[in-house]
Amino acid sequence: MAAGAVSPRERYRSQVRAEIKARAWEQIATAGASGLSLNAIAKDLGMSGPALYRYFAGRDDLITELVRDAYRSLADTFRAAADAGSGLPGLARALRGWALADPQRYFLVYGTPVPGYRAPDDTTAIAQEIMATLLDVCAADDDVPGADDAAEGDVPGADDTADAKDTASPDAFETHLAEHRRWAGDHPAAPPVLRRALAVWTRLHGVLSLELAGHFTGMGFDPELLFDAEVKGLTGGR
Amino acid sequence: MAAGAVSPRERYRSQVRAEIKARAWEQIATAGASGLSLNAIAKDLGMSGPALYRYFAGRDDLITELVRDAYRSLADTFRAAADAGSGLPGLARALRGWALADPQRYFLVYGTPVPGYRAPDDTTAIAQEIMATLLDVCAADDDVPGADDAAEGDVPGADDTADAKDTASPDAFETHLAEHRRWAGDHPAAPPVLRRALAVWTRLHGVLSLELAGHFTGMGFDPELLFDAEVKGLTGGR
DNA sequence: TGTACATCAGTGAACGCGCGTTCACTGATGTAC
DNA sequence: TGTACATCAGTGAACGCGCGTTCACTGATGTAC
Repeated sequence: MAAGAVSPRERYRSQVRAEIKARAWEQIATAGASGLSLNAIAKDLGMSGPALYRYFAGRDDLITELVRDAYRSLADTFRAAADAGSGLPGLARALRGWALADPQRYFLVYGTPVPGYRAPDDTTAIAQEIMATLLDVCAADDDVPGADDAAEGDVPGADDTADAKDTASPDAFETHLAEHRRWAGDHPAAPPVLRRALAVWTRLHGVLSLELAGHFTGMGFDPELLFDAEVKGLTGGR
Repeated sequence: MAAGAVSPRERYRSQVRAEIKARAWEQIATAGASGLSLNAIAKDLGMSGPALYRYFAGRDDLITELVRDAYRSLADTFRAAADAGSGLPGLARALRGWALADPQRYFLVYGTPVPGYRAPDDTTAIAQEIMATLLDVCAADDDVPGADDAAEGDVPGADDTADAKDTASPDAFETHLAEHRRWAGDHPAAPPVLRRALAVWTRLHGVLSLELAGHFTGMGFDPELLFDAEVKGLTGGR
């Protein structure tokens, strides 16, 4: 057997693992994460409950894996959108598409935290990867031709609307960010870019989470248009 | 007995009801809404489980009541902040204070929706009340002295940053809003104000929900400063 | 003021349920000689 | 190629738990005459 090749048993093993996860996602989509039941998954798969313990150490272990997969999936989606070269609007569209594809997956990452539960440690690494991609796109968006009339890297409307004279002077928060950039890792982004990346992140999650939670239903307007308008505000109309 | 006066029995009844709810909130704060248990509440209160059925029709009924109270509490907080006359920044501070005081209460309203559950009908009325207060403040913020150099009621950085010439022309979303303002009830706010109120709502929830869910912990910066910066962006630096 | 009755808060036992998890065991699939 | 052994997926029974909810009943508190 060649090195690195998987034995039939291992192949089968990972297939079953994948099937268990697939059913778990179905259950989460139907009843939320709190309604996830090992026995119900086993029943779905036509096997007995204890059989699942061959594949996962327990319920918590399975959920942890799902959380990890959700983070991974978002990080990959972000990376792909960034590489596609459609800039910040493209990244925003990708995020919304990812969220709408499976709202409960979104909520597993960004939704109500369960007071006791702690996300697995390696998710913080993936979270940093996500922020790094976002910083890449925000930095690149700065150097785009046609952006010369807005303050470079500035958050539109952050500080410079009232006294529009000194658009180049950083606001208080940017100064704070310059000294508290642990989350940015070793990314060389300047403070205004850091600040903008944070704004993109929080604002998009603002519209998205309210939309996904159904707070716009019955309000009358089209959620997509609100999202697009918010993205437009972030890119300064470009 | 004077008309409208409450009998001792009724008085006692509402006291116990209040105590049950108080324990329920404690439980939610500790274990989340999904961990709320009638029997555990009864135990906390030193009475047997079935006794609670004298006060609430069942678990769902109790949760519904809590959701209602949470909405009511936020609406009152908003109203008080608006009446205090500290404008949009004051309203934003009030929202953050309310959320931080009991994160799980915030999540009961704005957090991950339970796929099956539908909020009681009268909460939509309270939700509209909240939006009305927000619209009031946004409209008043428009007429404040010193706001003459920014486009009135405009969302800073929404549309007019790139081509700053025609700041008075409404963007596409504002036109859409002008025709889809069901959520605003009979509030006389102009489209730019509507648009700004939505931006305030979504952006504040963006920063807040991420902060409350713990997504800023370990990133290094101070969440409050990010929140303040976002508020500043919303008011155009005023 | 005293008696007869109605109201209603709270109890304890019980029901049925589904959950996560353990354990000893069977039987098929793979490996070593 | 054939035999002996090890690995390991999956089963069925069982444990203990806590849940929401029902039911018949007790005992205290209120009301009516």
